[in-house]
Amino acid sequence: MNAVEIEEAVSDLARQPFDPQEFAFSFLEAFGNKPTTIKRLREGNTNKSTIVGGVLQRNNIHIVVSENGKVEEALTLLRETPETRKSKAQFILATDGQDFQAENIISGETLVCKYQDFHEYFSFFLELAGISTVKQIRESAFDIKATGRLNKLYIELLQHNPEWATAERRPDMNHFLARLIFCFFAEDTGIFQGEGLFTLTVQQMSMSDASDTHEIISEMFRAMDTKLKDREKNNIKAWANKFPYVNGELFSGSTDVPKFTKIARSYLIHVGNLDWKKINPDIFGSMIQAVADDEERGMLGMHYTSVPNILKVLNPLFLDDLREHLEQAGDNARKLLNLRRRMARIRVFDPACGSGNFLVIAYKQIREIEYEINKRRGEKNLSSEIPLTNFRGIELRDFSSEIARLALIIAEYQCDVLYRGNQLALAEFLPLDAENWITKGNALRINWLSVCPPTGTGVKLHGDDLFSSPLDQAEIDFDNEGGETFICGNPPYAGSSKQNTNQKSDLKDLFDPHNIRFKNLDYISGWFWLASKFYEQTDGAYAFVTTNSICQGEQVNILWPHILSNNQEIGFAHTAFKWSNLAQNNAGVTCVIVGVRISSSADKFLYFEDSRKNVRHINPYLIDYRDVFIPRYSNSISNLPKMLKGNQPTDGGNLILSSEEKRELEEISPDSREFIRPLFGAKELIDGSKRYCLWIEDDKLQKARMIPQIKNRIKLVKQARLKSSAKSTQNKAGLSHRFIQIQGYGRLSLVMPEVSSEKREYLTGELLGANCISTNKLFTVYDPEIYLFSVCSSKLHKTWIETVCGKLEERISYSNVLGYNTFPLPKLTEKNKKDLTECAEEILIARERHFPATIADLYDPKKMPKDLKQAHERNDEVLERIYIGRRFRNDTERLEKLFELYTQMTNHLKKV
DNA sequence: AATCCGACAATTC
DNA sequence: GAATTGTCGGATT
Repeated sequence: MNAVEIEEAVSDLARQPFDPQEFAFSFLEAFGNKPTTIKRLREGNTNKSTIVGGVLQRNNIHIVVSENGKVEEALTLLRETPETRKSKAQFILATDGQDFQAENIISGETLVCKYQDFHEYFSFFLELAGISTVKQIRESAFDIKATGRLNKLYIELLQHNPEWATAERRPDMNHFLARLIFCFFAEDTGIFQGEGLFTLTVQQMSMSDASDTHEIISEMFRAMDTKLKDREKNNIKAWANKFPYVNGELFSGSTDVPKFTKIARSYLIHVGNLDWKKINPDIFGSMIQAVADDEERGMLGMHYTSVPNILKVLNPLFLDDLREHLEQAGDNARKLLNLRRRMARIRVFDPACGSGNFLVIAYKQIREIEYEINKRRGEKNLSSEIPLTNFRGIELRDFSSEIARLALIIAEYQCDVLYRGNQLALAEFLPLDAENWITKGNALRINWLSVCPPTGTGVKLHGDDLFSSPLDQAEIDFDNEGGETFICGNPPYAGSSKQNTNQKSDLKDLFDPHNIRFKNLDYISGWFWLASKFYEQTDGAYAFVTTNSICQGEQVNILWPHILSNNQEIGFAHTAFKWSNLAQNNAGVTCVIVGVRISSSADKFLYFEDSRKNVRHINPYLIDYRDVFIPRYSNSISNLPKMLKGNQPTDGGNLILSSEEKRELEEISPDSREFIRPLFGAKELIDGSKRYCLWIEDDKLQKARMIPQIKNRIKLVKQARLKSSAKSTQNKAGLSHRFIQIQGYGRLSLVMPEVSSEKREYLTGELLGANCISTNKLFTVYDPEIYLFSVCSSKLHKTWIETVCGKLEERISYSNVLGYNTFPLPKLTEKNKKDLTECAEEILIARERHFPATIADLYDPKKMPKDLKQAHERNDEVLERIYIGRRFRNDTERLEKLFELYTQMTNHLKKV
């Protein structure tokens, strides 16, 4: 269950009459416990409570229903009962149906309320449902509630107004919902005269069968679009006249409203009765996005950026600098004024703004700084000089773009209340500014200068002007104002093979004219490209949260030379962190944050999880070293023997046999032995698991097909290949008795796993004997000299691979062309080779000594055996002496030497 | 003809 | 259920 579902279940429970017998079980059920779990508790099997009528669920909660008026005592009893502690209950809860008290034993927080109100505090208990309540989700209890209610309303309305669900009319539906949210907010904050005016009017004026609800609402909308002086002329009904003139495009256009059902009407009243003052524009938009987005429904804002992550972008991008200036200004009125003027001209532009998180947070942070300035200048009541129109965005999805605008409006109002008081906030709020700087459209198809022109005087684009040509240089007055523009955001990621045709063509149109090999780039690189272009024209800097893959492997050499050649540099970067937000199913991706600016001598910072380092330079691999771009090499620059990829089956699993399947097949048909070989991928290598494959030479095909089981498997391979979306695979359907790609086999081979854990101290290569087949999960050197094993097992090699190759999240991803072929190794003497061979043998012997321990066992960083560790140390020592005559002090030193050597060696190559 | 990558995916603890 | 850690094969060069 997600938070919205839990909220609904808890609210349902609270509405029902109190049942002392059932309460504890119903409560647990509302928090997502399965019926079987409840049943076992009810039967007492898992109920650890020793209190009469108590229910104690291990690791979770101890609940008791007390006698009337004895709640306080009951809670004390719960707290003091030894079982509570023994069963590690996190919560205790007591109620008599009147009063309700609970305590989070771990944090010490307590909850005391009336029974009928406890559903308001459902977020207090969210950990019961396995939802880790970071402080934020507690604070967004309202947003969760509102999202759930609005979702119900939205679905009900769409169901009964199917024409509103069509692609054509969805925007109207979304606009309608945005208007509703505005009204709910306005009626609870005094923007409308009279508490709950909107909801109350619906309730009182429309018939309870809902037949005219849409007309009533429509009339109110019409009023809000009509200036007071024009109302009589336009026959605004008297009861609607109580609504102020709002407009600001929010109420202009069609006042059409979908027809309501009785249920929809009651949903609307229900939502309206929530206390919308509590809306949190930071997060609300992201949650509410799920309401209208079919794809995101159920995911609940899987891809919205959490506030801490937004600040990781905004702080180093420009907020830290503003705060520093504030610090320096002290109480100097002049300096403070200058800072305020500067801030009033700062534009924040998010070209993938979703529901506006980055913009809202940026706005609120700037307002906070402005307030401090005004306080120091003794101008507390001064109205803000930060124009909302300086916060601009582009968003593809219609609903999100509506919400982004609304979120900004709400944020502005809330800031005014916070810093200037209710009265002043109200006095200046309406009518809304008619300008809307959230553009709906495809950011990769819009000229960013037209959304965010350097002068602030440019024209706004509407959705239908998307494919505009670049603005004429003459239209842009560069000397004007000199305000800065900061671009930020979390644009969409899509790996090269995961992009749809539209996304592909977006990139094609951007990159093809510049001969950039866009087909291997992640979709997000379009944003980096356009942002870099943007700053050819204007001052400022940009930073995005991005998948780490654009700072790794081959993408570095495709994308970054073009960005950094623009007299631009990476000003700050945040190294890899796992994506996470409050959604229950977090997207599986590892992110980095990269900030790019016009080259300058200002400080550069590399941020790590909980520290930052002032560095000389940040290169696109996000390390402190000068820019190096490593391309693919088809041969080793150090003249090492050719390393090939293993054999790729693409067989739908039909050429591969488990131990079990192998045994069965051999039992049924002993002749099949001839065609079965051990198969090695990374897993088999590392975990020591066993797999086998059918390996049938072309000239043995006839014989193999005599065995019915094999014949059948070959048929299944063919079927699987024909089903593939790749032409090349379909074409090989005829050769279904063998792997789709055959690189080599049957000799002694050195193999390196393609993907392996980053936790091990060394890469775990291995020597495989004859007859073994390696899959495409292993890279292979056939008939290697043994010293090569020493090289590939060294710390130097691991450091290089981990730096220049791609990654799967944080996993190390080996590559022959990017890593092995580019690995710089000094020319080895015969003596060197002999020494290294001895080291290699020592490692192999050490592994052997611990038979049958697997590689995974042996290289577990906590359990690595001493002798194996020593063998590796020795190996590193011998190899590193060849490089610099001593051991390297650390990985930084290793990398510097490797990069230096790489540069030398490849320069030499070019000369040849 | 050969390889990089995955807003991952399957398995384990 | 979250922690761990590498499959599989498409798309591209």
